[in-house]
Amino acid sequence: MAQPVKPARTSSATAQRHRVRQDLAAAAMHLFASQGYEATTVDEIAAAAGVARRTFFRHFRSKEEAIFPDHDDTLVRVGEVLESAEPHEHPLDTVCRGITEVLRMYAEAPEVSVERYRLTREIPILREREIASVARYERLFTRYLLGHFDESAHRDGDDDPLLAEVAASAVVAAHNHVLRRWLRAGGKGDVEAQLDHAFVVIKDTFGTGIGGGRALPAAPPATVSTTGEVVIAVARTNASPAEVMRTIEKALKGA
Amino acid sequence: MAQPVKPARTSSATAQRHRVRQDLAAAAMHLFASQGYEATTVDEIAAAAGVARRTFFRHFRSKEEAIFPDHDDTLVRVGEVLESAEPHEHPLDTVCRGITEVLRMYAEAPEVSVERYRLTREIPILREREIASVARYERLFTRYLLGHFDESAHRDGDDDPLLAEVAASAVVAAHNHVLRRWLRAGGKGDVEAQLDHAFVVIKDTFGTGIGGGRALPAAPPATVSTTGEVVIAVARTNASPAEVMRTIEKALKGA
DNA sequence: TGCCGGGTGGCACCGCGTGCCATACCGTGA
DNA sequence: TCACGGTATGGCACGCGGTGCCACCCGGCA
Repeated sequence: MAQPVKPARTSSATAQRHRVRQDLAAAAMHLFASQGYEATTVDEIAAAAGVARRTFFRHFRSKEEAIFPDHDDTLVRVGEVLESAEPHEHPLDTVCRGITEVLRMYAEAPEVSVERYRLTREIPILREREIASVARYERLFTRYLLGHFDESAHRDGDDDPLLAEVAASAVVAAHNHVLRRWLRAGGKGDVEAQLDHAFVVIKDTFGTGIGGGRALPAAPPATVSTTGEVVIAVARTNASPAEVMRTIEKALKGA
Repeated sequence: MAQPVKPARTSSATAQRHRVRQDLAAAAMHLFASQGYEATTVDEIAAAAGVARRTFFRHFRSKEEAIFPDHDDTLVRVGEVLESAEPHEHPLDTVCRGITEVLRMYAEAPEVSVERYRLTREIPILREREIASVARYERLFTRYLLGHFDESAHRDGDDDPLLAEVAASAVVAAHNHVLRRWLRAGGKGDVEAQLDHAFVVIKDTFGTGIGGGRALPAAPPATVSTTGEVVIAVARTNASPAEVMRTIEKALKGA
């Protein structure tokens, strides 16, 4: 593992660069886990990956970043998810799909995520680093909601920015909670389903606001007849127009 | 300002230590604002405050911390607010009083807060530092809510930890929003009243959940009909779903 | 007067992060 | 096949943040 890795013959230059980056990240994780974060120098990481110290900093801006090699790419992917959302989708649902993308990144390598979680709990610097990374997603969501709340039906006046920030924060908090619980459990189980369930719980609890989406109880929110007519009855009126719209849309799609 | 400050005669040793700390913080703020953060070395800060470089690190753990000298004390004070809360008070209200304590810290020195805000927007390291500081309050609130939700009347089963985290996050998000808006406005106006208003808005919007305390208004602003029900009939079904949506939306807005 | 403890100054040291330049490698075109 | 330009790398030096260590000063106390 600490040996310099010979280049694979089939790799191009950019693939080789990716390989070096992955080797560095793996070496860093291994050394941090085995001998501690502070006791590990960048020189050791570089040596373990078979490259020079200077090369390490060409791949990672700092020593801490070697533990979170995927946040930058994930942030871009989440941004693409938001940009490519269908115009009819409720902005909050879009944001939920966005944060799910983040969760998926963790879930793709459970053992690495669990070990990294152990480190971030012990080393304050790493903890702050991760908090800062998650805050970037939250800012992205807040900006997105800010730009899409006014397109939606509901109209809360000057409180939209506040609600956008609170909503983004709530979605991220749900993600954090589900993720950490999953990590504490050792990375076992379908974490993505757990996050969806958390969204349902939140929408059930706070749903009368801008949460939307949850089917109204007791009576199906929308019934579609086969006679060439559509009759939609919404029982609860204190739902926002946006929620009404979204519920109707779901029913239309199901028909 | 860069001169070594002579000790006041009436000050004890500990008061003198506080004075040195304040001088260092003031010198740091002044230098950061005048010549930039990265361009300012700890040696310069110490020299401007009339002490040795080593003394700087006896008062602040790092260079960044010199800009946020009050977060540690404030965190302790917020903890005391939570601990000394009356048992009858709703936990969420207690947490709101806690975050208000944080806001008050900023509001006590508006010009310093505004200048610091300008710096934190430009220097990523300082931004991350502040995010980490605020996250500490959020963690404190989450733990508090976790320990006090079961004492409350409502009972949501295993979802309490999730709701605690989301609620704490929402309160902090509201604080962040109000604070930043106030800072962008130059630190003018009654920011504490604005925060209280934000709490009202949030409780009105999400109030049916664990928001507690605040009674839901008879008809939320999003109310569509006065009968408590909305019935929408769309005659033609072979219209595209998008057209149906537009028609419904029009009807909702007209109501 | 001697002692004691906390704050300080000064020094040395480690390690992170960056700038700079020479070098090796790879793909491209003649 | 060779030359060439762009790119990743190695190696070196430097600045600076942060820490450990020791000597010093100074106020309190017997």
